[in-house]
Amino acid sequence: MIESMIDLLTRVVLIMEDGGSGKVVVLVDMDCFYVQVEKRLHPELKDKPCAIVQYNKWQGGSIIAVDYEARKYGVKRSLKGKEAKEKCPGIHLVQVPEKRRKADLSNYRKASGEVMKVLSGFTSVIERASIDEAFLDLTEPVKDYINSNSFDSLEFHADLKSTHVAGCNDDDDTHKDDCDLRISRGDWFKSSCSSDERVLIVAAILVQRIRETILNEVGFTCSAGISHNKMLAKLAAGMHKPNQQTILPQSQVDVVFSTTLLKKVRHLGGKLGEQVQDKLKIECVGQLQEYSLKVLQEKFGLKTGSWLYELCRGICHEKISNRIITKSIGCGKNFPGPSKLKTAKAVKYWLEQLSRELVERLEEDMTENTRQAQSITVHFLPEGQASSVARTFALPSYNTSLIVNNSWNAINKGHKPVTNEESHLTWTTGILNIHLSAGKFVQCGKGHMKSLLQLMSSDQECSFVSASSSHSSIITGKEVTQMTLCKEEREDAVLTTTPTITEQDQSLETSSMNITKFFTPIKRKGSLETQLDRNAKRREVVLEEIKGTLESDDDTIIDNQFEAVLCSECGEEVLKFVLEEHMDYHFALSLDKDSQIN
DNA sequence: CTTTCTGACGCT
DNA sequence: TAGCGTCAG
Repeated sequence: MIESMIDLLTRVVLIMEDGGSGKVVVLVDMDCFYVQVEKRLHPELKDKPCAIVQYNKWQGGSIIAVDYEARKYGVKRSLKGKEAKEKCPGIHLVQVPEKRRKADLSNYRKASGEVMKVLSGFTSVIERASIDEAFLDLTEPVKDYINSNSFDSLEFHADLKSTHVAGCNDDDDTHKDDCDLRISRGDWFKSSCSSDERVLIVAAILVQRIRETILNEVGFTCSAGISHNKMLAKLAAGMHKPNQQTILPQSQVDVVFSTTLLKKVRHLGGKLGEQVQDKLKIECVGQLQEYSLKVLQEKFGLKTGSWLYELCRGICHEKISNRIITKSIGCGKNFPGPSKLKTAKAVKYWLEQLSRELVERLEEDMTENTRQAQSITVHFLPEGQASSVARTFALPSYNTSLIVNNSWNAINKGHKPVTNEESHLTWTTGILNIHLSAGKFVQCGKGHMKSLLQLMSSDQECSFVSASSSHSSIITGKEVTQMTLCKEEREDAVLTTTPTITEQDQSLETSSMNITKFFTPIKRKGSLETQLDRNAKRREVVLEEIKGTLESDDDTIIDNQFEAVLCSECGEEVLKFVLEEHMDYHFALSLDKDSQIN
């Protein structure tokens, strides 16, 4: 009973020509994006078969992008450079830039940002779906366009040669003519087109302009799918590439789906798609229509079942989020087989490299997007384990050593060494992958926070502030004096890059909060002895030194000196009285780092 | 002896 | 929520 009612309701919705969404959704997909970025950089490569490889020592590196010329020879992603050369001897293999001995994709991220910026000029609703794809909601722009243009004078003569309508077989000249005719004839708009198709044709005109603008302003071609929801737009975009666009009207859904393989549909390219295929013994999306909602839900669960039920009818409710910047920033590296990390030293080295890249990118992100990540997750894959382990920790400031140490602690915890002797620290099983990811972004305060946080987050300038002898007093009650000093120092530094003095003047309270954050007092609940357990040996030595140095045996002074703070540089507990020395160490380290060539 | 390196999101 | 799993390119 309920089942048949739902079926009935769904059929009612389907009477509406656009599947009920009432929206115009476009997917813009850059053509072999990394290749285009490299060709823009090296124009001599234009018109030559080309692929992008990461690394090249082993088998000529891994291919991560292939242009359409090289695809003709069977070159594809995931082949090795060597294999590509065999299939296409004339291919040009461009290596991804390397920094700190790892692949550096920042060129492509920057180019992606250029594209997103252009897209922002056309509609306010854009979802960055990946580095080279974005969904656009063109519903409003299309309405505006229709309202501000008479249909008769509409750009029917607009060059829509690169526009296709899904369901028309381009290899079949008759059908192709039909499609082109409908688009190019002036009267089609009034008579021979459903309202659904009209808005999509108008959208196609806009998308044509968008694509031209991308080409003119940033020099990249792209393909696009034009439909009523994300699923259809994505499917359509893949139908004609490169440098073309495809309309997929609701009226063509059944025709198209009757031959569209399940795995070609978004979210069905993996295990679920295979399950559906196996359980129902079907190959194409359209065949799903033969199953009732009830059956689909019994076989695949309530949510997935109803999702499939609607999906095969061209309906998809996935929301378009309005976001053109990422929610997380991460970097990682594989250490396969022979290169697996077997020593603490090796792990620490790579944590250092990854952390440095991450901090560099986080700082750029803060400048561009006035936001700050609040947490880091470290993923690592121990040899022999099926899946990687993830551990998350707080990120109070953008600081390489803090990330390295917290990550190291996380890895070391679940991964015991064979021997305790540091220099011979060796694991029975190696580490095959490490990944660092920063997330939980919060917006920086209005205006003044930005420059302040920029200053505070910089490794070098951070050392400049905290390497002074004033830091421990922040905890002991000299905040005002010390903060004033810090503030003056900051202004000296900030003014060289930030001319707005007024913003700095507002920042006393804020800066107090942030600088205090640098050294977080550790909550104590146990005795002195229990507090010493972690670094007992080192601290016992320290204790003897203090007792020898101090004239009195006043325990309170000693206790006070044993109050610890969390060093913002390395995340470790540091006793107050060695804090100065400790920060000098970091300062020296930062100078040393700066003198190194990356 | 090896698809790399990303990123989003769902499930529990 | 944190951590794991899936999907995509």
